[in-house]
Formats: sequence, structure tokens, C-alpha cells
Amino acid sequence: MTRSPQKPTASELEILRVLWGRGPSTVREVHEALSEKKSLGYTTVLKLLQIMTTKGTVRRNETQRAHVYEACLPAEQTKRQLAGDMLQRVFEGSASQLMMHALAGNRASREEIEEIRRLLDEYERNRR
Amino acid sequence: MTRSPQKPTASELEILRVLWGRGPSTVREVHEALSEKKSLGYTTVLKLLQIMTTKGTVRRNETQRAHVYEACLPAEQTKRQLAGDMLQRVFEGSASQLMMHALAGNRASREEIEEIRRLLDEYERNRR
DNA sequence: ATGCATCTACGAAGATTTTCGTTGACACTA
DNA sequence: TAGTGTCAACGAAAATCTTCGTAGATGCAT
Repeated sequence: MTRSPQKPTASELEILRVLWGRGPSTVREVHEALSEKKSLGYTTVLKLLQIMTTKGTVRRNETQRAHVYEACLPAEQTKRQLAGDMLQRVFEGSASQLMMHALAGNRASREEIEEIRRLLDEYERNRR
Repeated sequence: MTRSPQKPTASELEILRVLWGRGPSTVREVHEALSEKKSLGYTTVLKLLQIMTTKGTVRRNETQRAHVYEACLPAEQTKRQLAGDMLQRVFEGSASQLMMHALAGNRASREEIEEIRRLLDEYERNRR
């Protein structure tokens, strides 16, 4: 029985983003990365990583004195899960609605719109 | 000082969706609507609505014995806020990334893709 | 070896969310 | 008017999330 991937909390996501960006990291490294944005105690980060380990969100290598943590799932997969979850919970599965609401309020650049069109083409090509 | 709209929790969102769909409703009506999907006590819904009232998420009309609740903000605004929040927290502001991750795993119909293209055109037209 | 710095483990407090049970008010009906 | 059903208010338990202090182990430098 495989554990279904559970949705990371807000704090867990912040940590995951550091791990995805830096690759396997020690508590200190994660803590320093997060400290640039917000103040947070070292042991808070440690505790979070320990909890995430028990949840199976991250795994750690304990061969060094300072354990090295890494995300179990690739960023792509977790992001897909988060986006899919919101798609269902908020937009009843309508991707067009999700997109329009995401664009509203955060005016996207012309390049961004072009990029979306390009990706849509690609998506359709791969679909058939 | 206006209270910044705070992000509804998962349960609160379920209730908001009922209110958006039905319009102003009593606790009983909301409870019955939710019961179709999941089992939930009547007083649980009542309590949630009371909490949401103190938070300013909903307001109520108390002229009837059974108070009538309604969402303070229109669905559009809250959805925009939720989508925008995820856009920043997970996708660093990249709408194209959000889009593609939402589509992956929830294969969208050809019509859905067309709809997105149509809305993109419209969005660009209104932007300039 | 002694002391300082760094690390993990543990526990726990406080906040928030989710869930209901109980109580007393109110209203309809037989 | 006595009984039955519905309603809001209140409090509180349970679960989860967020945060950090303290203790004990480990390694390095003097």
C-alpha cells in the first residue's frame, strides 16, 4: 500500500522550494535560505524537516553529522498535485477559469501570454 | 483601516461554494447541500458559519428565526485571490507554469483548450 | 583534557481548524 | 397548554500546524 502524497502545508512548501532550488541540503542551509525572506528559528526549521521526514515528504542522509535532507518527490509532481487540487476545489475542474483568475490582478506580460499559447500548442500536439 | 481579505480554509471554501451557488441560505440549506457530498453535523455547519461571520467572510440577516447567510465577497474576487496566492507561493508568479501544471494530469478536452485560447485573445484585447 | 560551537532529539506551548454535544429559546400543533 | 421539532449560542474536545527552548551528543581548537 503506497502512501498517497499528501498536500504540504504552507511552511512545508517553503522548505520544499528551498530543497528543490538548492538540491539536498542541511538544516543550516535551509534555515539560511529561508532567513533571507523571514525570521525563523533554527530549531523551527529542524523540527519541520523532522516532521516532514516522518510524513515521507523528505528523506535524509544521516552519514554526515549534519543530516542532509532532500525532497522525496520532484517539484513538478508536487506542483501538479497542488494545481490540480485547486483546480478541483475552487474551479470545479475548469482550467480556463483557473487561468483567467490567475491572470486577473497579476497583469501578465505579453511574453507570458505568448508562452502560454506556445505551451498550449505543445500540449495539444502531445495529446493526440 | 480595511480588513485585508483572508484566505478561506478548506471547510470555509466548501461553504462559500454553496453560498455562491445558491445565494443567501440558512444553515439548514447549507447543511443539506453539503450533506450530498459528505457527512457533516448540522451544528458543525452552524459553527463554521458563525466563525465566518466573526471573520467577516459572510454576513447574516437575522430578521427571520433561521438566520440567512451570504458571502461578503463575490466568488470572482475570492477565486482570484486564491489563484493569485498559489501563483505566487508555488509558481513564483509564472502563469504559464501554473497553467501547464493544472492541465497535466487532468487531461483537458479539446474544447477546454479552445476556450483558453479564446479567453487569452480576449484578455489581450482588453489589456492594451 | 577543557571549553566552545554545532547538531539532533524531545517535548511542549500556543494558534488554528474541524467537529459536535448540550442547553435554552422559540414556534407550531393537537 | 403540553408536547414536539427547529434554531442559535456556547463551550469544548480533538486534530493539526507553527514555533521554539532545553538537553545531550559530537567534533574541533586550544
